[in-house]
Amino acid sequence: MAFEEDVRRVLERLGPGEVVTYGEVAYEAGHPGAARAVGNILSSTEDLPWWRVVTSEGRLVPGHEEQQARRLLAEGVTVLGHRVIGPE
DNA sequence: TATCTGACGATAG
DNA sequence: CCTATCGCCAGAT
Repeated sequence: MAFEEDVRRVLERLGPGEVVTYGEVAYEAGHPGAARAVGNILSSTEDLPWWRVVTSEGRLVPGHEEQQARRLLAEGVTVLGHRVIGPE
């Protein structure tokens, strides 16, 4: 399964505090438009920094807001109302 | 090959 | 801000 390998490669190069969207991961992994499939991978793997991935609007992962917020805050990311505040 | 599913994304109301 | 739709992708059935 090359897809998962590509996604894993992209996520492994992220550092603490770096947040990306599902769409960006898909694109950078060489699978533009496969944002949804990225979510499937993150939901079925245990060893990936899933908390550094948010929706296109900066919303935290549905159903994991609390845990994700804790992890992100611990890395210095600003989280407000289950939403990540980026440079833009 | 046909369908269904889901931690998505954009748009409309 | 929320729900409803529709389009999209990779996997599982």
